This record gives sequence, C-alpha cells and structure tokens, in this order.
Amino acid sequence: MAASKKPVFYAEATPVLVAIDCIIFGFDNEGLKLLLFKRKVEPFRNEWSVIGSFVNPLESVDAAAVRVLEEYTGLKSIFMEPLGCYGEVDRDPGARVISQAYFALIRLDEEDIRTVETHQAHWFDLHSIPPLILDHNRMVADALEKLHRKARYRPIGFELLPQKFSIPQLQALYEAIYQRELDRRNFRKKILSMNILDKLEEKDKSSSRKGAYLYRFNKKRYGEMAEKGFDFQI
Amino acid sequence: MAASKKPVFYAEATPVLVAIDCIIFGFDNEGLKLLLFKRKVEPFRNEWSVIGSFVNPLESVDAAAVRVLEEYTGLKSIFMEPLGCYGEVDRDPGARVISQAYFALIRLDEEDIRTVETHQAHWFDLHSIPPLILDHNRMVADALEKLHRKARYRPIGFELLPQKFSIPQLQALYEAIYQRELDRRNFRKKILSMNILDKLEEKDKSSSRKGAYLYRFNKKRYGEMAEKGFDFQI
DNA sequence: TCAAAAGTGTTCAAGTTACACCCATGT
DNA sequence: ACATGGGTGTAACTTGAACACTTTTGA
Repeated sequence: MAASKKPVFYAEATPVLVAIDCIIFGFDNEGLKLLLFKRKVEPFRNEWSVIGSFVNPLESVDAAAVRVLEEYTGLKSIFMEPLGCYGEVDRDPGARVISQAYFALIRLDEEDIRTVETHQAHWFDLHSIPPLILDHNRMVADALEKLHRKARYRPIGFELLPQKFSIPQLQALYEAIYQRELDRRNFRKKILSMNILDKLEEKDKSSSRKGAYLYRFNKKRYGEMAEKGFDFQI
Repeated sequence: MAASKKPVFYAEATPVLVAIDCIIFGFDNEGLKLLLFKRKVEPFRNEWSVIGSFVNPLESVDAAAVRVLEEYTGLKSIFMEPLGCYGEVDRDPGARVISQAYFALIRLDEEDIRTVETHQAHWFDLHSIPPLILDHNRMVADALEKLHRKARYRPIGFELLPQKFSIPQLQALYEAIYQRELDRRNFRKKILSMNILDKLEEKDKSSSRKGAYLYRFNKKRYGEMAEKGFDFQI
C-alpha cells in the first residue's frame, strides 16, 4: 500500500526511518520524576528507554507523538512540545533512524495513568536515571535543560500539578525544578501579584494541620494578559 | 550502495524523505533581512523558498544543514540552530517529506558571501516577504519568533554584526529585532554594565562626523560569566 | 499545649525608567 | 558656525531580596 504512493519527484533522494521519542516528566510532591519503559523490540530489548515509535506514512510527526503518548499513558491531552531532532548517522545501530524528540508533562493525580503495569514502565527519580539505550540519556538531559529554561518564563509548571493546588505545592514544584530553595513569602507575593491564580474556598489538609488554600491556574486570564505583553517570570 | 545497508531491524517501518531547510537572517543597519532563493527543482521550480536539501544517508541532519549553508553562502562557520520539525503529511505535494528547519544568522559584512548571483538569491526586507512554497512562510514566522525570544536572553545579536561594531549599531540591531525604539542612554548603560564588550581605539566614522567607538564582543568572558550564572538580558 | 506547616509586612538594595545637555567633527 | 549623531549623569520609581512573628489545628 505504501509502495503505491511512490514519490513522483525527488527520485534521487534516499528515504530514511523517522521516529518520535517522548520524554515524560511528572511531579509528586517529592520531586520530579521521569517515566521510562522497558523496550519491547530488538535491538536492546528489555533495556530502559523513553517511549517512542516510528512515524507512520499517513500521520504527521506531531500526531505520532500524540498517538504514542495516549497508547502508553491512556491520557489524551497531555502537555507536549517538540524538543529537537536527533539525527546522527549511527545513533541507532538497527538502522538509519532520525528521531524527533518531544517533552511532555503529566499530572500524576490523573486517575487513569495505565502505564506502569501494562508497559513495564517506571517513574524514576531524576537523580537515579539508569543508563538508557541509544542517545536517550542525552535526550533526557536536553529535556531537563529545556524544562529549566522554560519553566522560568512560561506557566508550564501548572501542567505538572493537579487542577487544584496550594501555593506551598506550587513552590515545592519550582524548588524541584530549579533545585534550590525559594523564600516562602517572596514566592507567594510574586505568584499572587501576577493575578493568574483563582483562590478557592477549599483547603488541602494533606500536608499540614492548618491546611493550605487551594488555587486554580486561570489559563484564560493568563492568555489575555500574555496577548497584551504580560511576561510570566518566576 | 545505500541499498546494501538495509535495515536488519525495524522491517515493519516505512522510510520517508527527510529534508533540512535553513531560514537565514542578516542585518545591514537598515533592518533585518531574510535570504531567499529561487527554487531549482520541480515541483514549484522558480518560486521563492528558503534553501534546503535532502539529508543524505551518510550525513547527520546537522551536517546536512552545515553543508547546505556553505554550498549557498560560501561561509563555513555560520551561527545556526535547530528551529523545529515540520512533519505534516501533505506539506509537500512532491512526496512525504519531513523537514527539519534551522535558523541561521549571517554577518552581512563577510566578504565572501557568494550567494546572491550564483544561486538566484535575494535579501528581502522582513516586511516584504513574498509568498513562499510549501510551509516556508510558516517556518519564517516561527524563526522570527524564535529570534525575538532568543535575542532577549542570549547574546546572539552579535552574530549579525561585524566583529567590530559601535554601540549605536548594536542598538539599531535590537531596535530592528524588537521593532521598537530604545533609550540611547539606558541601552548603553545596560550593555556596558554587563562587561562583555571590549572597547577598541578605533572609531566608526561611517554614520556620523564625530564617529562612534568600536567594540568587540568578548565571547570568552561571556562564556565564563555564563558558567557562573550570569544572565544576559536586554 | 505543642509541633508543624500556613500565612502575612516591612525595610533595604538594586535595577529600570525617564529625561536634557555638552561634545566632536566635516562641510 | 552649524548640523549631525555620539556621549554622559541623575532623580524617581519599581522590583527583588532578606528577614520574624502570628495563626491554625490535630494529636
């Protein structure tokens, strides 16, 4: 079937395999986590890797990433963006494979993450990532760097938290991302002054006797302000 | 030859064509410019496009970009970085082609830019970019956005200026990038306070009777400071 | 009643903005 | 001598950093 759709142009060019790989981060109040899988195919079967797939002839590269994320996590709308192209000639001994990597952020509270048992997956602490196949360790390092850079200027942190979260929770997330402590008072002041959080009546009592008020990220308001030149920065 | 290196794994996957495209910016004291070319091959022969090429089986994707840039400009070490992957199924009616785009910055004072006559190339003002083939207009828009974002936090502006440049020249560049005027005194104060420019004895008399002192970007010093956490921001 | 985390305000330093005048030189 | 762009300083304001005490409540 694919053979029937031969290029009528570009006859001199050589096709290669194109894959996508997804670097998936999560956050569980202890720290940042990375989702890894035991590879199912040769070469390197049963070694740890990020998830990936070849791009099918009739799907866009982005669509392949979305497909794979849903296949492995059961989640349909995950925050995801392109990380970069990994195109060294010999990066995969199995064939010439060019990979487009994506990085994705997941809320660990989502009930229906069905990864772990079904796909021999495991959430790894960022400080104890095992050796991965191919250039996947490099991809992870690049993804982390992107997360660091990006979290500072874009409100992507909320993608890692439940819809309702407390300020201390949010702060813990940023502390995990930046790997350093932040001042409680200044953090709260800054994030609240942006006027992009809606305070709820509820409290989260899971981590203190007093309980911490829950907030919700107001994406709409943020979008409007961003249009007008507002710069998120934390 | 390529045929002899058939994949021993991944037999079920379908190879596709992979191309690279380069979005090239320049700056000539009047404003930002974009380098475009008349396409040499069908389909869309003779229409305007950014330059590109298919990735050869024995070269990395990055290497393909470097090769193409040199082929068309004669310049070997151009500032260049990946822009993103363009992977829609039908983006190229000639075949299924996935393209990795790069964005590149060129010093227009380099003597040996041999593009223009040899390859039917033209430097376009950013405000009068013609319709381009395929998704190239989108690529250009994305590249511009990246330039905006990146120029603010990384010293990439210097890649667009001659090795020796005056402060007013540098300011004109940033004004061109941001599309707004900046205060002379504050701009100078800020950039000089970073301590990454070396003042030279020479003056540039090309744009005023008095002449403006020339400076050089001290890349080494910047690198050292960046290691220690210094944040370029302008 | 106490332990443990949540919540709150002020002061000081640093950085950013706004703004006006003199300088050097070629014509 | 004058027109043109280059160069400089200061005051008001805004922002970020540092820092300590009170509140709530379950055990």
